[in-house]
Amino acid sequence: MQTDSHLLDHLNPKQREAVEYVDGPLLILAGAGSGKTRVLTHKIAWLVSQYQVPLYKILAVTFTNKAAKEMVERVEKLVGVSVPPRDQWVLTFHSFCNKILQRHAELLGYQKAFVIYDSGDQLSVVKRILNDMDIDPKVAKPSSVQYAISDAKNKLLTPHKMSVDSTFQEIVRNVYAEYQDQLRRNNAMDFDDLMINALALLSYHPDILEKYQNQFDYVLIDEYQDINLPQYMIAEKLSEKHKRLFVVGDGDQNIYSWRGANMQNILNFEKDFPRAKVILLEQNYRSTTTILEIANAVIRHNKMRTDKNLWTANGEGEKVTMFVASNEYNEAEYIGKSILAKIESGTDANEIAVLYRTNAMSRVLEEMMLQYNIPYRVYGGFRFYERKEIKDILAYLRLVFSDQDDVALQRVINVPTRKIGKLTVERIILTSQQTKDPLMIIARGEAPKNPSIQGFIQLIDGLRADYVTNNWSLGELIDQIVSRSGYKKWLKQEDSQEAITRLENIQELITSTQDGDYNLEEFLSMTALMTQQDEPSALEHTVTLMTLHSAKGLEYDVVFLAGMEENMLPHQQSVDSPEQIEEERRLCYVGITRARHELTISAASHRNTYYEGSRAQDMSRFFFEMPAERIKVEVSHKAGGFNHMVTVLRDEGVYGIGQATAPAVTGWRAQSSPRTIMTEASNVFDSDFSVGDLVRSPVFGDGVVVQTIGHGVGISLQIKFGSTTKLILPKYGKLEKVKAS
DNA sequence: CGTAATTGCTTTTTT
DNA sequence: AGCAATTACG
Repeated sequence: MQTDSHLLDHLNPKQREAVEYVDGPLLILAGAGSGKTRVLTHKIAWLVSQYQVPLYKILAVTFTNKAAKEMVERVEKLVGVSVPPRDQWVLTFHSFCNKILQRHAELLGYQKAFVIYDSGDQLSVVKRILNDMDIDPKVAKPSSVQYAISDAKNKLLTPHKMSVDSTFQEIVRNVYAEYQDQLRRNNAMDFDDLMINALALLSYHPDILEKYQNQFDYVLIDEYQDINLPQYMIAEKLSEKHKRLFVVGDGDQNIYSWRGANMQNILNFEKDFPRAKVILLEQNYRSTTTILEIANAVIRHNKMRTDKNLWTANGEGEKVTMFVASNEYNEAEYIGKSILAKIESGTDANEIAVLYRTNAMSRVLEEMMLQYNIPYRVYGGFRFYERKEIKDILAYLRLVFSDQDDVALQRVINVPTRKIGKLTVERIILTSQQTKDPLMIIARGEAPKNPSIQGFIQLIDGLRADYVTNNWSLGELIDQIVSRSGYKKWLKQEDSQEAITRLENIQELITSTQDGDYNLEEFLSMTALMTQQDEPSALEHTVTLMTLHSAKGLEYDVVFLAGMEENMLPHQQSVDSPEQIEEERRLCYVGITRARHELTISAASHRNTYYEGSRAQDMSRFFFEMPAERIKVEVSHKAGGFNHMVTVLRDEGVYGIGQATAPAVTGWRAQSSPRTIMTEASNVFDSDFSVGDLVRSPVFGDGVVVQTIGHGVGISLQIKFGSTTKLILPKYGKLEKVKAS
């Protein structure tokens, strides 16, 4: 404990304890912004310098490749040596599994060079199978089936072990079985397979397990709360022998349970790993007191959690702003203007983020960014590697790489069009189903009879041969693909802005092959395993737009949290159970805690949805969980009298509306929910009352309609009786129209 | 048999 | 708005 003690100088006592403890299982419960990455990097550096552990003996699993890369860099800086890639075992779970599977795939009956199917590929396989089984997509939605298969896999259930108590599940089971077969035949693994197969490798091959157990003296896992069953079992197996499993996580940030992440892992750590040490990091270095208080107040409403109380020595900071907008455009406008003002007063655009629940919400925000000339970029949504043209080119690469990739073949056999129509492809598929040979093989057989197919086969075979003999770089290969396949010509003659962008994207793909020293196989798995945060960033000084999920692990000086409404956050499809609500609350918590100095939340009283049109919104229940004295409410001047929520805010000077009950402790005053009123109202009122109508209520007598709230079947009425104005509830009885305006 | 234009349906979150 | 199914046309 001498030479490197300076390594620990910048750590607080708890962090220091977490770094120094190396004797057994360790759980670090790290609240948001409590210096978790710092602890992890220092821990690795500590092991290297204090115990002379070579880096290849430390396995560190992170959430994104970007985090892994950063961690390697920071460790290298702390330790002062650089580590060759093959000795680096700081990576994501998926990359780790991929790395070991690349070495041992044959043991599991795969060929050495397997390909990885991403969710898009997965979906096409599922669709294909449903189609072949003659199942109506309305009975079993492909995406639901895909989800159900993934769910089963994450529970380590094989098709015949699945419980089947509905026709849907029966379909899922059959599709699942066929799906696995097909992936096998294609020598392909999906994301779940990477986990399951890695686990199988360690479970059924004790010699391999031992090899890795001996290699990894220390196993570190970040974001432990988001680990699923296979991942948990992999971690357990690897550390079984030496028991030096160090995990870092925050139960309050578990936001992936829909993907199989099981919070029980973190709650049960001490049970699962006897003699485990638990260290709580509660000091936050990121946010202001105000922001933290709000975050704490919200998350306290969750029942399923280990209580902790984040605190900070940072100052009070500004109040959080709650902006009440009239609709999503008004909301975006406010955010846009605020961002402009921030940038003008010297804030770096890099330090500003706009967060939202669903990708669909980005569109309006983007429009506004363009309008205000704010440089921005959207994380996720259209992921770079999921763009059509990129996936097309990658499919060509996959075909050059392997004859067995059916999904890739189906994707590009007629892109650009080369007179190979649907029927021809169907015929090839049918033959392949009989012979169980890959499509490419069947196509080869058909080639002499069909010049179009012949052309396609020659294209692929020619590329493959020339790639080898000319020793092309990946960039050259892609360049050849684009020109020989006619893809370039096809886009060029289209002559649209979109086509130009696509060509640029392809160019960017070529550029991206230059930064790593990848061979074809590595490049393909790299692109498949890319996370959203890893994408190439073209521009500096840009505002970031992204979903709450993507925002995990990131932090910004200035954060906007849009769509603080019921049905958005919590999302309408996640309100069926208390567990779902709690997860949505954690999502809200993650959003709040991204902010260092300034946080602005916003809600729109009306929002457009594709299927319902403009819809009256309620303020999110999470808003009412925030302490009123920490929040400054601003109401849009555009929010006119049509908007019930805003009316009440103005006229009565209270903040809360939209919830029947708001916790008294937070200081909000509650009003009855306009949503409830409207739903009930629709049963009572005709929907064609309009402003100025004279109406008669059995309780209040005659009055004049002041405003209609909502529209269509969801209409409700505010009525002026003499000098008092009331919102008419159904329980007051049926209204009768006396005279139209 | 293949392609282009038109209509219809759908959207939570992601490795 | 973006993709699949359907229709019209060569």
